[in-house]
Amino acid sequence: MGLKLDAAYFQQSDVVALAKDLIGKRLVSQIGNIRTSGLITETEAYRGWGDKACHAHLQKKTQRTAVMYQPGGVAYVYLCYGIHHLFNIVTNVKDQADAILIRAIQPDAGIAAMLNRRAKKKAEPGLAAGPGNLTKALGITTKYYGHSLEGSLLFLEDIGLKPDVESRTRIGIDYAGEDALLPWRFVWKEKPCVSKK
DNA sequence: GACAAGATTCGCT
DNA sequence: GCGAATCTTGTCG
Repeated sequence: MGLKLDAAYFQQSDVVALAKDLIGKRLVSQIGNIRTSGLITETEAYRGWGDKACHAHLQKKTQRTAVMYQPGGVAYVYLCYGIHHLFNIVTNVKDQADAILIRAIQPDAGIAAMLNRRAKKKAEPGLAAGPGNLTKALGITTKYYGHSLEGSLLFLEDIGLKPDVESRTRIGIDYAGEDALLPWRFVWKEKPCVSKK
């Protein structure tokens, strides 16, 4: 078992550094009485201030982004393309709309449940790789929008790993113009990563 | 109240 | 490599 990350950890002010630090942490979900978990292998940072790719940029406050203004340590889950749930971790203090998108994990517990949720039979590298696949494997839905990461259903653990991290440009946000070029995506070296593009 | 677009994925050409 | 699937959210009338 690792050390559970608390709100103080998520309330650090540098969301980019935090996104990098999350690589190698363990993401645990205890949903439907099934415990599934995996090590985070890819993240992306989104900053509320000065980042056009963020849903809450320029202090834009809507029903969907409201939770991003909460103090760090809660989940921001939303539906994309009407099909995929995307899981983010809200960071920084109140009114700083920063968040980190978890793009991929390497499953390490509850793999059978993940296979079941994804309707697959054999374990494969892409089981929980990709923001949409990841939430499906872990059973995360919009039901967990605004859910605290200090609870027992959904949380993160530091298991003492210090992986080699590589920074890349973000993906799938071409509409953000020049901000799409920021090197705010972080991947775990020598792990199979997510990007298809 | 209607319409366009999206932090994606999968299947087919 | 390209396009469909699919529905919530935000913007406009």
